[in-house]
Amino acid sequence: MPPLSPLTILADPAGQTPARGRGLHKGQQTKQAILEAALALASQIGLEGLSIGALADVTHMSKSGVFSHFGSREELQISVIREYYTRFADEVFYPAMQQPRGLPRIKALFDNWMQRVAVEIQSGCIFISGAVEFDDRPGPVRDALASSVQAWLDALYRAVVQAKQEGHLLQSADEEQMAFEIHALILALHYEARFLQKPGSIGRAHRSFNNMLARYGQAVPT
Amino acid sequence: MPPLSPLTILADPAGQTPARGRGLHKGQQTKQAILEAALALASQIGLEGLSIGALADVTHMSKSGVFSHFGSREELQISVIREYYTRFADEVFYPAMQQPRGLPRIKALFDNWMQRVAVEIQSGCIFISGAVEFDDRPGPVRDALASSVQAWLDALYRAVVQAKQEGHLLQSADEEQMAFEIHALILALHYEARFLQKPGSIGRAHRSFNNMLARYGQAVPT
DNA sequence: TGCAAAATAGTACGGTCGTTCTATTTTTTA
DNA sequence: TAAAAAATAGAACGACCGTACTATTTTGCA
Repeated sequence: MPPLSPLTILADPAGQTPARGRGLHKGQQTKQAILEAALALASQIGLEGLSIGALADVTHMSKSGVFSHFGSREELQISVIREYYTRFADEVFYPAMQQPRGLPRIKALFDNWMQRVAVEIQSGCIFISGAVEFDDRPGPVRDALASSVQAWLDALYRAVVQAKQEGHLLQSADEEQMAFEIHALILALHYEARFLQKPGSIGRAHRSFNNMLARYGQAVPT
Repeated sequence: MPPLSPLTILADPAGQTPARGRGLHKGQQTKQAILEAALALASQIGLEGLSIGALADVTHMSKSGVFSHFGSREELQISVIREYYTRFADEVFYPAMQQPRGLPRIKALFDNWMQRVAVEIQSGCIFISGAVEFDDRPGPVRDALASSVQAWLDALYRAVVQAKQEGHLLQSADEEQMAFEIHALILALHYEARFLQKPGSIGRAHRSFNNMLARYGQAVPT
């Protein structure tokens, strides 16, 4: 994991490392296996649909065996959110940070995001399903979810601001507006492709993004 | 209700009218009351969260009393979808059809839609929450939901096509693209306002729409 | 007004849920 | 290798779910 970044927000509070030495204790590695299964299950049927019984079946364990690793369903859900967030950052955010500030980085962020969403058209996205499930259900799960999404959207916004600072965008370009519209494209893609199963959605989202760049972008001399 | 329109897709299969005469039979009017409560409940906590027990509490009836009106939970959910769809059409679609074809009608469709979403930031939207809940859960509920949404999006698309035919849009304007982007704005507004509780979202969506019109629209001579 | 029919209530059943408590097994460590 | 600790299993709980079945009440009509 990269050393430090604004995306590092959700720390595992327990901060447990295996007492000492290298290899994970047995418990930790089955916990990781459970988490893996939980992530897949929650992506498909949502954080609310995530049941300990179903998880026990999938992992070939007893209900109490699964349960004891988390102590509560809520803690399990939060663990899943943290895991999802970490993978999202590793897959979308950090690779894009290799690109130079400005338009290249924005493009990389969007491309990586799109690539992930393209997969999630089949598997589902926790940031989207979770948003609906915890719309008006206050509590720690909602908090974990909202702060994760917000951290990512903030990173996207910062990339847009930097692009304008670098002179890659028109002076008239509104950074908040642009970030909002990028997010909008992703949401619409997910909706139309996953729920409505409308073909060509990925191309449509890409085209909208390119048009957006042409609209906000500073014409490059050459 | 308006006589006929492409929006008229989901007919109540039973087609029940009160045996004869004017007033609704007792059963019909309590069914309507239940449906009202179910609509509110489903908007808030989703179609999946809709439970007959909770509905019985709210309506001060017995579980079986509520149940007998629908025969199954699925039928109840479908009834809610139909009811929601009808109201959506009455509130958003039909009033906008009063406007002349072309840009005025598109603007009216969007404005009415926005007005409704502004309320749904508090109450929730079944078309959005339902999409997530029934992403990959085939069956009659999903079908009812998807065909309702599709009927509305088709209507929106037709309005865009007409606008181009009327010469209100640039020749280069892609109708599918424009409809996609309008839908995207609404989804992002709902996400950012209802889940993230980000202030100013309504203004942001409106601004994006105006920019979109300026981009796709044919400059009007005068 | 009385009778049939419709509407509503009451009860019970099987199922799943998260969680608790107590055994048992496995792993780690001294 | 034996004892301590951790991990897992098993059984039981109360709660809620949708649904079926049987009373009971209310309604509408002749």
